[in-house]
Amino acid sequence: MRRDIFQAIADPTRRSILTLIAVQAMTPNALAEHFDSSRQAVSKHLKILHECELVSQEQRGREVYYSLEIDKMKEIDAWLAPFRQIWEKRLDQLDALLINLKHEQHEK
Amino acid sequence: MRRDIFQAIADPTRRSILTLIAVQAMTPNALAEHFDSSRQAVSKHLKILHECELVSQEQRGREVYYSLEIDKMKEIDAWLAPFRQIWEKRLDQLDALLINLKHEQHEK
DNA sequence: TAAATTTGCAACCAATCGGTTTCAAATCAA
DNA sequence: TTGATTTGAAACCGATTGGTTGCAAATTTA
Repeated sequence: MRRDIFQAIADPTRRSILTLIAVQAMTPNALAEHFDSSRQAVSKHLKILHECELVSQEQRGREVYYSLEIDKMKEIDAWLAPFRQIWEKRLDQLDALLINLKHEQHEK
Repeated sequence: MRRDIFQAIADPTRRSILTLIAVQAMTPNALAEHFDSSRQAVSKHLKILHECELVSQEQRGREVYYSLEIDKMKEIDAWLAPFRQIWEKRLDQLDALLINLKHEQHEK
């Protein structure tokens, strides 16, 4: 199965799971309470998130605690970086424009 | 059709399209040359990207130039922001740890 | 030990996805 | 005007998705 992080975060339930476990590790049962779908559905989402290493498991008795692998999230940030440069550049250009405008007003 | 940016960037071809038109506006034909799939397939990807406002169109004669809507990309960044805080915080904690270690060594 | 709880897996299903081919409309060039 | 080019839409297709139910294994509790 071809899994990548972008496909993983495409689903809104999976994005919510990531947000929830960012605060603290949770079990599938505890997570399922936050959604309308069944525990098994949540379990399948967790499997996908685990396959692309966005979450890690810790077995504790018969319970399994899932926590966020924050380093993997950085890969999304890395893809976004060049685009961020574009809007930051445009912001810089706007700044330059405003400074120019100020100068012009000063010269009046 | 339920379109959102996260579903839009889930497909690798669509991510490539965004990267290509970030440099300069391009027509569907020009874009299609960069991929193995047909022009019509690329056109369908462009339709999806347009539906969720990640790209804009500019008709010029019989050609249509597609360009990136950089502001929409910020929405991905906005979703990522709280997670970024987590890894920056952890980096801060590591910094603090290293500073502590330095102090200890100094006291020796 | 027996019953209850927690979890993951398999089988199934309707809907969606990404691709194709075909076709029609609009614009440009000869 | 006629033919070529560019584009988008429609119909179709196999694969994938996200959901369900049922079941089995492992662990905890009574």
